[in-house]
Amino acid sequence: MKYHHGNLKEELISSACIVCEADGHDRMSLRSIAKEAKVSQTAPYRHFKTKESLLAEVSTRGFTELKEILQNANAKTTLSTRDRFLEMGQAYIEFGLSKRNTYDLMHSPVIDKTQFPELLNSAVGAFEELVCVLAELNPGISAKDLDIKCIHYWALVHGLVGLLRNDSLAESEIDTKAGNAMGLVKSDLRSFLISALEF
Amino acid sequence: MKYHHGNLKEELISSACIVCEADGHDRMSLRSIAKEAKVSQTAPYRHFKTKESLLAEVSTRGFTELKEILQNANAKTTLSTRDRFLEMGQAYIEFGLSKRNTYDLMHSPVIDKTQFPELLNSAVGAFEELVCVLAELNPGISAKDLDIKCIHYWALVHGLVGLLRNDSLAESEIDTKAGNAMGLVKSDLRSFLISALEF
DNA sequence: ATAAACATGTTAACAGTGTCAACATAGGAT
DNA sequence: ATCCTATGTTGACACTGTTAACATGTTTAT
Repeated sequence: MKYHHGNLKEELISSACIVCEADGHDRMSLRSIAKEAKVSQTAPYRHFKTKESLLAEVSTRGFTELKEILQNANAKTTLSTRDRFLEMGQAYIEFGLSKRNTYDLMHSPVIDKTQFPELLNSAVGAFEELVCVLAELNPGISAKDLDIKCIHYWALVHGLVGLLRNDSLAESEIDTKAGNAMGLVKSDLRSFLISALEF
Repeated sequence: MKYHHGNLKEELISSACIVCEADGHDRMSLRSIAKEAKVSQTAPYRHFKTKESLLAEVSTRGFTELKEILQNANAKTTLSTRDRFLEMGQAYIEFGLSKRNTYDLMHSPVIDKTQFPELLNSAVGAFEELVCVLAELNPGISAKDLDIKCIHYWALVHGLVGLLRNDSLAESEIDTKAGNAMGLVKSDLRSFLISALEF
C-alpha cells in the first residue's frame, strides 16, 4: 500500500481520457472525473494546476497514440513506400473519425499548446511520421519542397477529418452536391486518397 | 418607438458576434451578452430557446460572410479563372486567420448543425462557391471528379487554417521542421497555394 | 372602448461549474 | 519522537445556463 490513494494522478488522467471520449471535452467536468476516481472534487488540484492542464495530458496521450498508429502503418514492410503512405493517411482519418471527441480536444483552442511543451512535442512527433514517409517517397526532394508537401498532406487529412466528422454534411438529408461528395469520399476513402496523391 | 426594446433579437446576435470574436465562443456567456445589450440576463430566452441556438446564429453569419468573401474574390473579372481560384483560397485562409474565434465557432462541435437547417444552408452555400470556380477551371470534368476536387481543396484550406492558426506550431520557439515549414507557408501563402494547385 | 390574448421583459431561484483557502492526515527525514 | 511535506477533504465563492413566476407593454376581438 502506497500513499493515500496510490497513484491518483495516473488514474485521473486515464479517467479523463475515458470521460473525454465518452462525453466530449466541453461536457466533461473535473468533478465527474474526481467522482469516477472515488475521490473528493478538489483532489485533482493536488496533481493539476488547472483543468486545462489535465486536458493537456489527455491531448498529449491522443497525439502519442496517433503517432504510434502512424508508425505502425509505416512499419508494414511488405508494402511499397507509396502504399505505406496511403496506409498512413487512412489510419489518420480513421483515428479522427473513431476518436472523435479526443481528436476534437487535440485540436481545440481551449488548450493553449504553448503552455504545455510536452503536448507540443507529442503533436510535432506525430507530424514527423509524415515527414519520414514523404521524404522516402520523394527522394532527392529539396528541404523546402518537402516541407511544403508535408504541410499539404497534413492539412489535407486534417481538413478532411473535419469535413467528414461533420455529419451535418456527410449525412445531411438535404441533397446537396456537398453532401453527395462527402458520402462519395467516405465510402471509398482509399481511392480518394489515391486521387489526392496523384493531383 | 416600437416594442420594449425595439429589436432585441437583432442586437443580441450582433453583440454575440462581437463578444464571440473578442473572447472566443467557449469564454462567452449569455449573461455578458445580455449585459452588453443592457438587458436582464434572462431576456435572451425570449428570442433564443437556448444558448446553442444563439451561437448557431453567430455561426450562420460567419458562413454567410465567408461566402460573400469568396464571391468577391471570384468576381474579379480582370483575373483569369486560375487566379480567381487562388484569390479565393487566399481569402478563405485570411478569413480563418483574422476571424479566429468566429472560425472556431463555425467548426466547433458545440453546435449540432443538423438542428439548425439555416446554419447548414449557409455552410453549404460557402462551399458551393468553390464548386463554381473549380467547375470553370476544369471544363468537361466528370461530376464525380469535380466533387473529389472540391473536397480536396476545401479540406486543404480548412486544414491549413487549422495548422496555421496553431501558433504553437507556427511561432513555436522550438526549432522543428514542422515549425519551420509553417513559417514558410505563412510567409508566402500564395506560392504555397500555387504549388498545391499544381500537385 | 374595453377586455382578453399575447409578446416581451424582469426578478428570484436552481443545480452545476472551476477554483481557492483552511484544515486534516499519512509517510518520510531528522 | 518531532517536524516537514505530500496528499486528501470540507466549505465556500463567484460564475454559468436555465426555468418558473411575475410584470408590462402591444395587438386583437368583442
